[in-house]
Amino acid sequence: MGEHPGEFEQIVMLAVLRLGDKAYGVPIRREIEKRAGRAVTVGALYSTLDRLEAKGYLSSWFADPVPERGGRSRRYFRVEPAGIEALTSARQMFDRMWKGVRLA
Amino acid sequence: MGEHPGEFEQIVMLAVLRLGDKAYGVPIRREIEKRAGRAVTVGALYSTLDRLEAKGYLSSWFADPVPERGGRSRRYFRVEPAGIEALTSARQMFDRMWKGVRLA
DNA sequence: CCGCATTTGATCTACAATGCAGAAATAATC
DNA sequence: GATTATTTCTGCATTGTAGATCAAATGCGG
Repeated sequence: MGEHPGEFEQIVMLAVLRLGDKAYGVPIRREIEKRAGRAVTVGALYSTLDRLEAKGYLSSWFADPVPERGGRSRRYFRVEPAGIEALTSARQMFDRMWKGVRLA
Repeated sequence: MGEHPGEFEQIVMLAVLRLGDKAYGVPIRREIEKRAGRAVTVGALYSTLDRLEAKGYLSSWFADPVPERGGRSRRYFRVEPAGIEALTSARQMFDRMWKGVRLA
């Protein structure tokens, strides 16, 4: 069982958090590319989302399709309490590791 | 080629940085267990150190053995500029991702 | 209107990189 | 030779990444 969330997993959860009720695949991906400044392939994103859900860090559900071109039904995501907890403890851990470190 | 350093890799580099000229296997491990609050097996640590060195983020050299019981020669580590750069850019990226995120 | 190109979105498959564990090896002192 | 400190080795688990494929909706030419 994975204890610590990996770096990319954290990034994904943060993007979901920020997007709130607009968090589904496409915007999540855009958000990460914009904020984190790194390219994200669809495959990388969804497999990570699936793994996070399997761990209970995220939950997801399908919404009714929207009446737009290509308006297939979207899978929305929400960060669960366990995910919040994992995020904040990872952050605190990094703060402790950085504290007092002077760069060369 | 690994582009982004993983989470544990960052932790290890931070421990090496903090320890300065006292950074070899045993204290690095102790430092991580103490600050990060998580158990670290020897294997996990050295394989990570090796990978970081292979990427040019760390360098290492062997010092003369110390005159102590079991005083085998120690392998010391130093964080290279590329490592510093990787650390700071990872941190900035996380800051951007966290910025403005409200929990629950 | 029928059928197909187009669009948005999600899933699948395969592989690479990183994380983790514990046993074994090495070299020194007692 | 037993003990101690330290590093190396081997194997497997988890996480990261890529790109092709599948799915379902609308738009449009005929």
